[in-house]
Amino acid sequence: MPEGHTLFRLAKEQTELFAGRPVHVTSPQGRFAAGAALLDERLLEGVWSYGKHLFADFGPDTLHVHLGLYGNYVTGTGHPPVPRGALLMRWEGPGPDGEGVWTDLRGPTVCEVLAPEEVDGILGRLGPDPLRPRTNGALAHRRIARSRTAIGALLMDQSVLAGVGNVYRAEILFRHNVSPFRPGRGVDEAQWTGMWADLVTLMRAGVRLGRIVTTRPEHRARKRGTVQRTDAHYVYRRTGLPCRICGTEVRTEVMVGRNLYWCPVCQAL
DNA sequence: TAGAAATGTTTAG
DNA sequence: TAAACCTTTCTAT
Repeated sequence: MPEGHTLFRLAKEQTELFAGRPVHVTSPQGRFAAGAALLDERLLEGVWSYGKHLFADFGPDTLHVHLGLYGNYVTGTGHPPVPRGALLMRWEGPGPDGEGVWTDLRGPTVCEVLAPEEVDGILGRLGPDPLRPRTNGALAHRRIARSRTAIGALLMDQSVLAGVGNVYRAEILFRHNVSPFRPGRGVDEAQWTGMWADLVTLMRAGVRLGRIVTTRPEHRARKRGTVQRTDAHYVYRRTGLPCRICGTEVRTEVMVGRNLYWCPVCQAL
């Protein structure tokens, strides 16, 4: 689940449910016991995301969570379920209506309490996030334009661009007819401006829908109503299937340790 | 129903 | 480059 849109959504949800009130923080599994004890019953000011990172402000301390590949939150109202398995962290609060809300965190890569300067350190290593308001993609192009590295690799580099993962990488390249193997410096400013604007649109749609949908209605089997799972993407996870535009078989190859998908005709080098 | 693969990053070698 | 993290989703049987 977790590309930038997922974290943005979680931040909004957690702010609505828990912020402005004290939070009961526990670590049933025990591995986050010290951090939980530190934050327990403190006032949560707000939760925000940057790229794929999630930050919750508790006074001077900030809880930093990175879901990695497996991490997930499950949230509900009323009485929380009896803890089971590797439940790293649980939040319980009164909720906006006083009816009780809870959220369970399992399997994250990172769950730690940070001081302000440590938060700044993380932010300093991240490129612009298309989901953040008043953010300019030109900063990313500066890095891209002077790199010989393939654009398919640069898009996954969080210090170039924050929040884009394997699905958005494959889909944005397809939508702009750019080969993943083209060197960064072969992507001119006009082309990048278009890709950035498109990322903003697609990722905002991802926040709204709670999933990644990149196909235009005219390229789906079913043009109206809910988008079918099999219709949501142009190339991601469509190895061997015909390209929705030209019919050529979609190809796959590992690039920087991740499966890359592209149409060799629509995205010719 | 079981097994593989997965939207990601860090650490070890 | 590979392993670890250890949950969810997809696919094959």
